[in-house]
Amino acid sequence: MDEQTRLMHSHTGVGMAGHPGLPQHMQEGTGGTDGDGRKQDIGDILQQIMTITDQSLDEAQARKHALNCHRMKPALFNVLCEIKEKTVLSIRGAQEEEPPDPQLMRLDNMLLAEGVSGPEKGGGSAAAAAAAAASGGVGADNSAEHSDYRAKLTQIRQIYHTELEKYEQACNEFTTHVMNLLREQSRTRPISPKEIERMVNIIHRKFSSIQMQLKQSTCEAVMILRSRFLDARRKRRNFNKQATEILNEYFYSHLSNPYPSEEAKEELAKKCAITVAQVHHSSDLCFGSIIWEWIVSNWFGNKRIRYKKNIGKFQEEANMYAARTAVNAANASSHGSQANSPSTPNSAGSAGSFNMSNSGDLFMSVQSLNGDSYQGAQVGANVQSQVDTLRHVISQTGGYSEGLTANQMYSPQGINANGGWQDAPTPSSVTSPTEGPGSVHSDTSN
DNA sequence: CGCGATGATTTCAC
DNA sequence: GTGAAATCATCGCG
Repeated sequence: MDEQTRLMHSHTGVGMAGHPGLPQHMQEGTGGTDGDGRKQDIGDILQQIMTITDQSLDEAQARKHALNCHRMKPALFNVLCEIKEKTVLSIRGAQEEEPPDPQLMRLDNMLLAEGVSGPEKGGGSAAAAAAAAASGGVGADNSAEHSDYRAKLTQIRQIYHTELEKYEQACNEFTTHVMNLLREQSRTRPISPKEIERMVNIIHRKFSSIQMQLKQSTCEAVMILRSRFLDARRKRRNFNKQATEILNEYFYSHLSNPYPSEEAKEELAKKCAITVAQVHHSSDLCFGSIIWEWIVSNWFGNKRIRYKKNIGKFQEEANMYAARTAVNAANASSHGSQANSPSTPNSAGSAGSFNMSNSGDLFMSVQSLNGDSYQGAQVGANVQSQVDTLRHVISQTGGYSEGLTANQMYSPQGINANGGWQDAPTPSSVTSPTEGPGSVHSDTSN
């Protein structure tokens, strides 16, 4: 029988009698000055702890209780907590800084943009707006086409939210469970509130990483869905007639400067019923706002280049729109003003034409902001457009015999002599003998 | 299926 | 960054 066993046996009863489980010198609060005594006490405690499993449950409970109730316990607890804090936790604390994960932010943004994690339902506000716009404006076909997509998106959204909620709930449950556990344990081992808090953080981090996975797969799902339904970047869809007409109308009424301003583009996008839905269907990058002008820009880019390439081909179209706009203009401004002075087809010149048309753009956007009827905006379009169209009409009526001649008659006015939008970078190619481009070099005197 | 029309993208110059 | 020009890819019609 070694000494420890002997000690244990001898002390067990005594300890229980006084303040059970704790050495006598601590009970006295005097502090053991003799090393032997302290060593004995420690050994005693260790023995008690080690034998605790051998004891009956009641016995163990009683001992536990006794330990908890000991008056030195809080102090001891604090000291131990402190020590623990300084050793173990400080190591862990170093890596506690939580930088806002850019990846997570990206995912969040995307989910938000896709309307998955957005405020309210219906497959996302963007899609909803698209649907609304589509039904109101151009494409009933679009809304029909997208309903499937939207349904699927809603499905994804629902799953996402359900899962998210589930995770949230599980996280909370687990957290409270762990917290309770730790609190309970803190009665018997040194666990500071700070540590509990830390543990909670760790749990949350774990769960948020799970959430991130959820978000990631949701994003993937949306991407796949999108690529299947909407993406098809090159899968173009012709604009409907109305949209084309509106764009054409603007184009031909701003022939001298067919570069719509941002505002004008936006207005065109809206008014001309190039709906959000169309925007979505035709672009894969961002559901955001920029695209509105984007499509219009595309259209104008194509239009400019193709018009310029072959003016003859667009002659008829130009006439039509010019006439139409002219009629509108005439109706609108019966008094005419200087718009009715088409006697100076060339007089506008480069600078003049630019300025005028710019003001025209501005005017139009203002118009459409105030009065909202599309007709009104068109009619009130601007002075320059009237000038343009009237000039056009006049030049047409003046001498329209055949495509080429018409071009030559036509070119100088709308397109202007110099500084216009056409005769820019490649004069040589532009002045090629045949057709449209040839007209550009504007030597009307010939 | 061929072909022109046309929307979108890429390339290039400024 | 913006627009022109070239090019791609699809649509729609005969």
